Amino acid sequence: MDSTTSISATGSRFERRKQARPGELLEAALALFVEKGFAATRVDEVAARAGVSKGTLFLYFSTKEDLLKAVVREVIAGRFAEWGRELDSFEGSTEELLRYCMQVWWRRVGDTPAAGISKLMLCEAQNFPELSDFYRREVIEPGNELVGRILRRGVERGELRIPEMQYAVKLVLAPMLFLSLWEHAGGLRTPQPNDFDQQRFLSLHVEALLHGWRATPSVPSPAA
Amino acid sequence: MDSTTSISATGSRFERRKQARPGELLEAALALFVEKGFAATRVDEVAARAGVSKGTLFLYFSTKEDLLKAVVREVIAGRFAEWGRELDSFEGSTEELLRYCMQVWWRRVGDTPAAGISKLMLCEAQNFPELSDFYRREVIEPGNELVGRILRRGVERGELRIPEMQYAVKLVLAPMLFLSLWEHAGGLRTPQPNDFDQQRFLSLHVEALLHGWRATPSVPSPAA
Amino acid sequence: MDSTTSISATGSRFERRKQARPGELLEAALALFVEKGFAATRVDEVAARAGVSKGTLFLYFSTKEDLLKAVVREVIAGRFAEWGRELDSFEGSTEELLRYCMQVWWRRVGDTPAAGISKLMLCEAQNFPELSDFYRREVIEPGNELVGRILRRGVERGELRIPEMQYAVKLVLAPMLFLSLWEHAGGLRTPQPNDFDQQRFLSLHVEALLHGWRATPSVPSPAA
Amino acid sequence: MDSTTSISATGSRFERRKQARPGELLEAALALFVEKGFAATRVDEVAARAGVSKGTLFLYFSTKEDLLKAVVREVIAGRFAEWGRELDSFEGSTEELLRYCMQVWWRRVGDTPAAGISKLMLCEAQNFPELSDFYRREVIEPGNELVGRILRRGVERGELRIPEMQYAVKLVLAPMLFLSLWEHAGGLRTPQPNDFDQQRFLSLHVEALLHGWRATPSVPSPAA
DNA sequence: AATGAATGAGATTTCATTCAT
DNA sequence: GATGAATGAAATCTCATTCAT
Repeated sequence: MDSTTSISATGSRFERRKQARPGELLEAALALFVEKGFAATRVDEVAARAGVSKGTLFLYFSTKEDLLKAVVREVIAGRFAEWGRELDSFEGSTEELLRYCMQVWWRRVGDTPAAGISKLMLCEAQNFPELSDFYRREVIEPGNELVGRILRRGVERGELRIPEMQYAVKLVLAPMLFLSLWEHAGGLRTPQPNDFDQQRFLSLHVEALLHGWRATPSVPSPAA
Repeated sequence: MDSTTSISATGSRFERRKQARPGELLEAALALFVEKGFAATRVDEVAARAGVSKGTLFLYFSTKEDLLKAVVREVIAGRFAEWGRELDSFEGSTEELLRYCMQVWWRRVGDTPAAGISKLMLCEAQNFPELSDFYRREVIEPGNELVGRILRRGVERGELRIPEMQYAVKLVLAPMLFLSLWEHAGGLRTPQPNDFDQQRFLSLHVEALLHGWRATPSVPSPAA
Repeated sequence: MDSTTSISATGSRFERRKQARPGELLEAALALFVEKGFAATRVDEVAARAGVSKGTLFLYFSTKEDLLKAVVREVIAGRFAEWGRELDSFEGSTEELLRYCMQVWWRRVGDTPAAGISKLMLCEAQNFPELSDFYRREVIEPGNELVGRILRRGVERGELRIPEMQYAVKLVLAPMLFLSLWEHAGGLRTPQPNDFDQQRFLSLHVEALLHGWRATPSVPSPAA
Repeated sequence: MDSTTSISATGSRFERRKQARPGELLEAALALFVEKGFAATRVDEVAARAGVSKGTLFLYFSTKEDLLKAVVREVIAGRFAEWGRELDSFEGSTEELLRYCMQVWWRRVGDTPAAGISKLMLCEAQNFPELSDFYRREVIEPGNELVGRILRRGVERGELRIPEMQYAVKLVLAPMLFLSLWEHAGGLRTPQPNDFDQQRFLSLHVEALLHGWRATPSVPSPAA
């Protein structure tokens, strides 16, 4: 019932590298869970991919579900703290901040196996309520909050005019979720050649939103 | 040991029309697959929810996977033919058409258990390539095509100016997918009270996009 | 538990033809049991081949096992009585009688689907002790007895000299069983062209045995 | 609930040599398949008889059918190579060789659980064509070939005169098959006390055949 | 700490048998 | 009598988990 995944009990996430086992297992599990889904991934496979025996896996994670939790926690860990700091220290206009955030997100998350976690959580949420709660608390709500802060910054600085903040936040996030899922949708993706540039997609979306949110649309966009 | 729902007040358990069985099973399967995912749903549960025994299910669907296929096909069947006709006979402006389509989609699909199919397919795509192909052919590509036709209509009638159609189509669809998934995300959804109106969300999104696509930004938009 | 197969309760086996159902079912069952074995034959198949529904089959035979019993009984019924009479009225030498019996057996049994019953019984004997007892009493023991009578006839008439009767009987029967089984051995039979003549095989065998049994072998074989 | 055979007196259930498992399972499967037939034997039974759990069986044999194949192969493995060599190095007359082979066969096969395989194959041939092919190639055809070689040896050395070799081979084999089957015919065997000596049966049969095949019946055999 | 053989609960699927019509 | 939809016990096979070494 209770997990054994408190790897970070004594030290930082760098200390853990000393005994690389858990890390390799988490990596393997992440890849396989994302690739095949939780139910369709056998623990033997995870162990094999990590180069250890099945028994060893259970030395570190008492349960397959426990392994999933650890994977999710690992991928998530401390991401938002970091981003929060970056946001606070950003100097430019809010428009620029928003664009910047999107591009950074794409490089650090969207274009990363970590994005598969979003899909994984979406698929497994019903089956693991406890884990869902964790993910909501640690990812979804902070994510919403982060975007909310950015938008409020724009409003407070007189740059943006956003009447219904609740919708605005989701309008910003929707295309990000879209990309996260689409990149891991396997056989569903129509074989787009390579003329689809995700960053461009995000840019176009942001620009469309900003179009309607600019406080003084007359004196156009930023700079001059 | 214990028998099924005792509807035997007036008659036997044969009273229910036999032809209805497959439908009832599909309905039960749809609900459970959407609620718990394919792997986590046991066929006994589906049968029980449909008020029949496990064996009966296999009378109509030779395999659990077969049942999934049938569910997907059932929900999809002929949806796009209908919509194509509506689109062709629409008289108003393309802006109006786009708004209309979104609202109609929400009422006929998004706000319906059928929307859960999108999520289901997203989750199970890897495991059932054949089914994925079907869904892509029958839903995703026609969906893209439909939106593409609407946008091209606007361009051809001189109402819209859309330079990069490939992105435009996905910009339109992203929030719809977002809603479909979000409504079935279970424990991931932060318990929004009732102040979130999905139709409003879709409207805001469409307006933002149209803002940038209107052919005669003469008066408004940025610069001059 | 108890069987319902006493078709011959009131009348002869000809009366039964009036309602042909049971007969058609028995015929179908014989063919399928012989072709695929008891366990691998589904009752649906039997019913289908007989042109009736599964339910109907159970109207006549309370159990699949019961059906098997009826098939065996049907094929066996009264065969030995008939043969016993033929034997008693045979006029020629015992050598001729033996040859005659073999040829007749081949035409009436060996070359008939009924021969498949031997194989069937051999295969299913362990699983149905009661049926085995029946078959032993009704077929094997009478068969041994019949051959025994023939051989004893030869001894008594001074035609044959057979020291160990118990072995002699089985020596006569072995090639008959061999043929019965071989003809129904499916994929085991090496695809002999058509240069194997079962009657010749039986003849050669009988002659070999007679060779050693003739009381006055000097005055060679028959005719002259 | 209840655990397996409590051999835990001295040690654990791991004490048994792990390599022995497949062998023990094959032994158990052979016994049960021969005793009850393939279809009527449940894999749990096999496992139980081998002193392991159901799951363990599937660790070594991926399928029940696979287990059957392995049993057949195991029993067959390399038997004919050995015999071929013996035959080549035999020094005596062909008569003696034939008698010798029969007796050896009885001791090494006929009077062994391995003889049950013949019956098993006969019964299951229809259901497992691939396995039938194997058995035909590995047992039936080599067996025929072996007997053929013996008989041809006699002919070539001027000891025997055999006009129709195809029948001759089968005449030799028929009583062997007869015994193989009869010994495993369960309830079909009339409870012969112990006055039936299989070796004697085989001898009598061989002598009868040789009677007719001897090249120089001039002096010996019947009459004088 | 690491292994991997062993386990057994649980899931899907089959099919003889029942029974309302 | 005949039907065929419905049943549910039973069988195979999977795989997370355990544990002696």
